[in-house]
Amino acid sequence: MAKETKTRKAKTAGRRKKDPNAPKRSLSAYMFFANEQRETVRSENPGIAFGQVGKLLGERWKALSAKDKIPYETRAAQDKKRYEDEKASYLANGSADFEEEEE
DNA sequence: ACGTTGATTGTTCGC
DNA sequence: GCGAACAATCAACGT
Repeated sequence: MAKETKTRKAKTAGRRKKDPNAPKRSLSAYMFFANEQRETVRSENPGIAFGQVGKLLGERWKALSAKDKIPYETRAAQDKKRYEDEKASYLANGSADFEEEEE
């Protein structure tokens, strides 16, 4: 399987890119985890380079127990809900007969 | 219905 | 401002 690990861009057909409101996505647990760890990791490793932090961060992330990730997963789930709202509006407008541009 | 894929999210650092 | 490793994600499309 080819898993592109570098800014995977549209290529096949570009599906969601056609979204009128484009409700983006939500953050992942890692995003929240990074938000907290970034301070800790950098604090523990003064002058650490992104390459090291990034990798170290990933390792630490998995080093956590499922329950340890809870707070992050919880936030992720919350953010997802935020996305749901966007999607809701996006669908609402998309399903609506009239397309209005809020301006 | 199930599977694949693509798009996105945020951090750090350098230039 | 963006790109790239790091991980998650997950929703829509495809078959």
